[in-house]
Amino acid sequence: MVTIADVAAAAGVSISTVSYVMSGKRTISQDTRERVESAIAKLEYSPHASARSLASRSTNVIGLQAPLRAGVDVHVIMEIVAGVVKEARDNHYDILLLTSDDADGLVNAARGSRVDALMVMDIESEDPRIATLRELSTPTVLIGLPSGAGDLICVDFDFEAAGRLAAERLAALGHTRVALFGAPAEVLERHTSYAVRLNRGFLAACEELGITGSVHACPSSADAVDAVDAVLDEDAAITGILFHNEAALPHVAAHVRNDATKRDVIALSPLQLVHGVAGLVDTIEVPATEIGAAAARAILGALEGETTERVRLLQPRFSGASAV
Amino acid sequence: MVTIADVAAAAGVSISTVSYVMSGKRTISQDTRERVESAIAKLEYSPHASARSLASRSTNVIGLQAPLRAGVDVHVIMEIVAGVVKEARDNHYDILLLTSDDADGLVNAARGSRVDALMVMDIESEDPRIATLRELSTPTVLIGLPSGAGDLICVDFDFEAAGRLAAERLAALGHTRVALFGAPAEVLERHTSYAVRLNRGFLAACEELGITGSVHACPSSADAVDAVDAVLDEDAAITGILFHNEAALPHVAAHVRNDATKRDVIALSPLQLVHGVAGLVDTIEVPATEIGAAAARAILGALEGETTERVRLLQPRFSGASAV
DNA sequence: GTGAAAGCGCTAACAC
DNA sequence: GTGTTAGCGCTTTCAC
Repeated sequence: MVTIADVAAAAGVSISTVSYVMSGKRTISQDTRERVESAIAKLEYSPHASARSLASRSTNVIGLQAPLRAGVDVHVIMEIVAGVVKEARDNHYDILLLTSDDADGLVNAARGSRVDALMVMDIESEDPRIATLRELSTPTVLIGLPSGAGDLICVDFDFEAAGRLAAERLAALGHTRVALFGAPAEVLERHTSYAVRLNRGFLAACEELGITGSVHACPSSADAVDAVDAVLDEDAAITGILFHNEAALPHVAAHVRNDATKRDVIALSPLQLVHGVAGLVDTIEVPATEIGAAAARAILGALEGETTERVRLLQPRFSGASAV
Repeated sequence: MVTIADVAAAAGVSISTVSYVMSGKRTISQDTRERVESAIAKLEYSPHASARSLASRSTNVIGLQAPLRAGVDVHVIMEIVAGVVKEARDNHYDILLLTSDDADGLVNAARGSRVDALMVMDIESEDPRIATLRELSTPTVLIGLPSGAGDLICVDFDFEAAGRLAAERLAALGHTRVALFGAPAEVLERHTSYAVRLNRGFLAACEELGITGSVHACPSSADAVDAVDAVLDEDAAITGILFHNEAALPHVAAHVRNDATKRDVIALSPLQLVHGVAGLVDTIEVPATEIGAAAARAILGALEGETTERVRLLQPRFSGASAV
């Protein structure tokens, strides 16, 4: 293993000089800098991460608690994580995947100085982790928007606005009886933040618009077809649909295409997943990668001591992607 | 921040005693142990991870390079990662998500002592990372089976055997013209390990069985329907199908169900994803979680100095899940 | 513009 | 069964 002492010896300088060349916290003569840098390159030196964080009291690692729970759409999760990872990498931060779903995992990572900051996904409206996080002093960003977040930073897509937007569009298309098919039952039962907000926005807008709206859980499998049919059979007056379940969409879309009745379906989904899906009036994009990137930027900003907005919600818009 | 010295003072012992209580590497009197443990609990002490790894020369972190590349099925990836994470957590290891797709990311993590071991996914048959990994001296496990792995540990599902198994089943069902619809074109073009092996097993078995087999790329979107139709239109004699594209399956299955022609379709997929999908003769399970867990066990074993088998391939079998 | 040296919080000899 | 202490490889004062 090559250490800073090896580099210093090879360059004929002291170890502190090597350190300062790397950090740029001191002015170094052109000559010295070049000798040190070529020694680093020649020896393939890479500083020992633990030694560095012990001395500098910072790890350049962000702890990420990503959901491996039932019901959440893995594709969306992965896109968000990809956004986080890319933004973190570009700023020389690594991501530590926390291997526990509860508050303990977060506390341990923070207490053991494993991470500089925490990022928590799959937030519920009344999330039990929040109380713990608030008294942790470790900078934290939630991807979601729970109640009682205190001054924890929150970043997410504005699902409430998306619900309103969809309702308005359906109303404008002339529908007076509309339905939202959304997350599977287990996600709703947990009061997952995004589902709660989507429902709220959709129903509130329906009421304001004077149309009848309803929300329904939707399984994330082929069973979705039967679930949707059951609802539509019972209330055939439903002609406008907002569909927010990425995994179920392919099943249902293929079904709808073969359906005689003429209904308007709006999808709420990352664009990539609706590609080629037939029978949609339009799509509201869930900008998953951008959510992750925004969350990462927020936490990096906080680590730099920036005081930014505490809540950042990405605004919805129609993509115009009305397939086939 | 509470340190080991605080605990030692509170318990009235030396810091080494505290350390030994935690590691169990020394016999401690019942009395002392209790005093130390209650001091730890009372102070909510958690050892500084970097200090520990600097002194112990091990991080208890496994670096994971997971693919964020085009074409790979995120659902399968996530399940594998979940398997890795669970197994790692149960053995007190954390997972560092490497934020770069290339060999450099691996080298940096290893050189900087950020990780004790590396796990690499999305392996290509002739993977450019392998040469680098082989001379790295950091224990490494590949999820895949490339050529020239040297003594790098390889863990994966036996896709070649799965291809054979499916061909045999289709032949037994009386089909003489069979097709494999598999990964999207970009995955095949990279010569991704699993796709190459699946194709090889399928075609080899067909030849041995004296039936005609062909393999076809399949887009992972709704476009899959058209792609499949194009092939079947051109060669209507194809009556047996092996389908290995989780994202496309819902689209195609719904389509097949409405298809007049009677074809037998075998799916190769995690069981969860075929739930409720109609029209399948049978399913060969891709045990994604188990792949991840096996990979984790392999790397943990290697870190303990165990000498296990260098290649471990999980064997395929039919699940009997012939839906609807 | 550069060096020397005191820690950072822990582990693991080495003592008794 | 327990304590003392020399590092682990860095960052960052302090000194010149």
